[in-house]
Amino acid sequence: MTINPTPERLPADAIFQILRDRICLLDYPPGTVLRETELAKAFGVSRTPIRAVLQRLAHGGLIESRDGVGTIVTDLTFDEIRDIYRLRLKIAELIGQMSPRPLTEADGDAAENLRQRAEALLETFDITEYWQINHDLHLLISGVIGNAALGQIWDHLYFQAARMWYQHARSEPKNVAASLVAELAEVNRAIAENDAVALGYSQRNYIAYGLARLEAKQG
Amino acid sequence: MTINPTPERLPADAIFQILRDRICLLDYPPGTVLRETELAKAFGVSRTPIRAVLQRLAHGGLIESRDGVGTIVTDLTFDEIRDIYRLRLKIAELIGQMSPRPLTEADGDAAENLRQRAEALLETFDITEYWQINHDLHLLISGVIGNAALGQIWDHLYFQAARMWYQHARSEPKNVAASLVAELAEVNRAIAENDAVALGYSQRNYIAYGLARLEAKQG
DNA sequence: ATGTCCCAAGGTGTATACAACAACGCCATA
DNA sequence: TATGGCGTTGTTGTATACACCTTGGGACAT
Repeated sequence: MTINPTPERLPADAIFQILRDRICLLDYPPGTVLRETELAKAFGVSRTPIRAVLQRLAHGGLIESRDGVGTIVTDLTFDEIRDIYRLRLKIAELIGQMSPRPLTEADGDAAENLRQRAEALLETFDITEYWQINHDLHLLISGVIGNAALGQIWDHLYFQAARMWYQHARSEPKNVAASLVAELAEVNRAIAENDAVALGYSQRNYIAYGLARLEAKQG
Repeated sequence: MTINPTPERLPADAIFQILRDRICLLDYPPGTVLRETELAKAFGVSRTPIRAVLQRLAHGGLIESRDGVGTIVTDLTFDEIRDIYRLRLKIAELIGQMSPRPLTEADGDAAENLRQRAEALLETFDITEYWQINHDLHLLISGVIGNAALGQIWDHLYFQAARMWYQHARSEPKNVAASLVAELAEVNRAIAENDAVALGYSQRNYIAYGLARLEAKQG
């Protein structure tokens, strides 16, 4: 794997994000065993903060610790993935309804910036950049959600679904890049119109399109 | 407080449920500081498993740990409570839609049993029994939810909202007991009709009624 | 050859000592 | 009297040694 130029002592939050991203980007594919001692040495800390991070990841459904065996990256069945996607469809519809904060010009600028980055992917696709753009878009949307509890759920489901989607993205980079550009065009329009409800529904739609692709491949 | 006849060594899950229930039942009111050492001694374990439990509770939004200060039971503003309730309204509507499992006669028996227990509360109200009935009803509904991710969210939001509701229940025991009986009648009917959608909407309705009571009191 | 038992190895779970941090009171000083 | 600095105290965060659990392989009996 050789993803370890980090012998320095990192805070717990940073370690959490790194491990979460590695799982979502399939650097740690489902079934991978993560040994606490190994991670502790890699991040230059003891097992204690590592265990705290792993507990957070376990709560997020990304890993599972089994006594005497190891800490294993979860392997969701397609039925479970579909459940998560169907739920995300419904949650997305709520974004515009649950007291969103007003959209600003800064949101528009950020979205336009993302669109340009996405267009660059049409020529040369890079999975990490694709991840970053999606991640930034997700943060943008999260920032619009006024209802804190809804925001947490939105986050939760995003990271649970991410893995399956990036697996698909690797196999069809051209299509997913084009889809992302189109999605960001819709996002831009909704923001320009200051229409948070439209923003939510555009998310709903592109989640639905994604689910359709996954089901087509699975079937 | 004197809620400690448990010097025996309990598994982590049991400790989690006990602390969660104490917070929800306001044995630990908002603002209470929970000292890890104290809890460890009370449950006959070391700080380590206590910390694991507290991290779970923190993730559930019930407590907050601050370095050098203590672990404090969260004090939600009414705006946050309202956000949670409004979200629960929407989530309840999904229960019947997201592939629920078929309702059985055992479900009907369980609901009828709960209704009888609730009716007993009309004569002599007991907050702990009221909690237990609500809890068992919640478990019954959770069991109907086929979508695992939805079930988790349903759980999460229930325990976040519970505190505010039990505070209200203490101040108006007669009204809430009558409302619970009526709710269970609706639940019974929905189960008898084998109509999971109706079950979800009945939950939605009684959450809405509850929110209306809270807003009336707050205003 | 095969099935069973047992032990060794390596993992997570637990206990405990120590470090780091925040709040509070006290005292010196302007 | 007001105020700023500092040490004390109590808390959470971290490191580490140890206990317990699970798994796999090898020896032994059949």
